Amino acid sequence: MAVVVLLQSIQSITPSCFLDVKKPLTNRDWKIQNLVSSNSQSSSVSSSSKLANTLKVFDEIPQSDTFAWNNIVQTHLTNGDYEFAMWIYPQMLIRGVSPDKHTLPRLLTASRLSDNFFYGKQIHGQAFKLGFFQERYLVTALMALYGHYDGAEVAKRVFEQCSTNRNSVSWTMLVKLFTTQDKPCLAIEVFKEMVDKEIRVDAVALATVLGACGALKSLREGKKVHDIAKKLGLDLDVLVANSLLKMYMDCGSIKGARMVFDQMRLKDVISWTALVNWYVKNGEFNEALKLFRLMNSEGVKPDSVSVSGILPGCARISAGKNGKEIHAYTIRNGIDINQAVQNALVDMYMKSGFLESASKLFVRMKEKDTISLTVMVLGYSLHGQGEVGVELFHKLKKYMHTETDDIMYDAVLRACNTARMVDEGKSIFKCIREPKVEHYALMVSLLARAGLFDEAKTFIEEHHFEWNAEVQRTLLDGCRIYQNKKMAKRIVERLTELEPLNPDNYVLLSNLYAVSAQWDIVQSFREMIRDMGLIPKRAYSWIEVRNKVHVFEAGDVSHPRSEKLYHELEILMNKIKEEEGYILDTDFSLHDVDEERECIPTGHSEMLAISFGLISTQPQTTIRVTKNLRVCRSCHSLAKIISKKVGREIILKVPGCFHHFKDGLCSCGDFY
DNA sequence: TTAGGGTTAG
Repeated sequence: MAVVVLLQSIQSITPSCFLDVKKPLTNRDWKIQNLVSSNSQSSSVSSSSKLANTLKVFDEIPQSDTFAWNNIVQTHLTNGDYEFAMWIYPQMLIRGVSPDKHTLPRLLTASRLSDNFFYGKQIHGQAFKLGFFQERYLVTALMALYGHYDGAEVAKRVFEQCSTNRNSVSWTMLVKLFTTQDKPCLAIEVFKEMVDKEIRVDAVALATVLGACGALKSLREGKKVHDIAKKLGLDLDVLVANSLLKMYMDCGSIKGARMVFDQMRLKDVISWTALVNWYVKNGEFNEALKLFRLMNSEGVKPDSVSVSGILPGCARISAGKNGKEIHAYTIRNGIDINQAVQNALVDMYMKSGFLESASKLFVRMKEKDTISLTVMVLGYSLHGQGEVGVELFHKLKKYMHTETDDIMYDAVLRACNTARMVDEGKSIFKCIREPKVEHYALMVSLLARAGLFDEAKTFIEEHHFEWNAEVQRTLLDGCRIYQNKKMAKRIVERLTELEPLNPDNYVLLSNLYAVSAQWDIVQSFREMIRDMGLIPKRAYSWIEVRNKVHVFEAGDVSHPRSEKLYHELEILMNKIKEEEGYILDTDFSLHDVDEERECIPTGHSEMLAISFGLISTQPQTTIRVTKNLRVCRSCHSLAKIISKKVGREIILKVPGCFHHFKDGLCSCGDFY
């Protein structure tokens, strides 16, 4: 009977579905189809012959050789075949083989890792019946099982019931369970008790409790553990040192982390990766890249984790060269097949402006998960193709076995925003079980960008976001697009109340008065901003030409080729004026950069970077420029005309969006 | 022959 129950509790795996196309394909259908189809290929291999062979092998093992059976279970456990490892046990029982103290802990682990609590409880019963329940390894496996399903307190009861066979491992297990279950204080308490009771503290115990200190963000507790590690002579142990590194970072002390890192005699790939990732996460991309290169030169080879960590940094700086170099590295070292690496590569290409490269990589991916899809939906949205993103989401999510999460919904709502798909956005929003502030903000943005200001206001009032800066700013963006100055003024005034130290709000407010030529008020705002010691953002644009990044400010004459650059721009402008009858747009209402308002549009940083691109690169090649602030209307119009006049595509990356200027048009449809 | 640990992608 026990065998039957055990067999029943092992679930079968259902094969994946295939995409079915019945109607003729449009161009966009074809594009989506290509993106989807590579995910729906499944390899269905007949297993009957394999099973027959396996059973034959089982029949040949002598009944007395439990050791051999344990090894088979262990092999499958190590390979991640948990279901198979569990299936072996009834096969043992059928053949009259007796399990020993080595068998059951492995099965408990398999049940936990395959998410089969019922099976685990059956094994617990078997252990009790066979008299193994006080065995050291079994107790630890039971703690892990019950700790996982019923919580750390239940694991603690299992631990307490076993008074004789506790050791460093079971104590550490308790510390770990409390940490992972958001109870770092209790985890630290357990560790202190462990020290008081003079249980042997080893490197793993130290690493585990340091995780608790980091989770608690308690530098005080972390330093105490650091002292214990020093006393035990374990502070330079690579596991302990890496855990110390992480603890200092989690507690916000990069100084402490650098100190540990610099003292380490042996740094492994984890030490380097941890530090590199800290710089990426804190926006210091150049420092991160510098360290990444240093890691290579010190002979430590980046692995899939290191690469996945540095790629978001490459995506954030304009030089796409670094990302491509790392892509080549992943191919050379065979880590380009790793899922996280592939997702990070697709994301890097999308965010570096290489939409085609990103799509090609995505199509080639054998497995696609929620992150892959999110990256693509967000990417299409960034490049002004929101409708492609929304369609891809609908078609591909059917084949995903995971639920749509918050970040995914965020990406889809952004895509709806770009495509101005109001009804679609509303229906997506209804699917979100517990919307976050950013989802509400995206809904307000969707309504405001469609000019539905009354509906946006009602939505804000219904959900009580009247005093939320993030939500109000999205409403303001809609006002900017529709030149709704009256509402914009009210919002900006509210924003300055909500965020008195944000200089951007005062610049916006000052610009609103500039529109109506109230220069005395404008002047007083400028003085106020200066007196408060606040620094408004300056506008910069940069372009990479022959592996060198060239940076421009508004009215910049510092570049060695400035003279040539301005001269060519003037010739081009005259041509455009003569042939196209173009008149410069000088309306700077709701424009947020002072220095640009004071300068003629052809002197704006993005125009200088574009002009430099035109004189420094081969005809017909794409010009890629990045700007730290959004593009003004006159530069946008000019860039469109230039793209047509010179027959080149110009890709301008601004925060949150890419403008692809081609043949006199822009991918954003002039809606920005 | 077995357990507890440090770095990753939207």
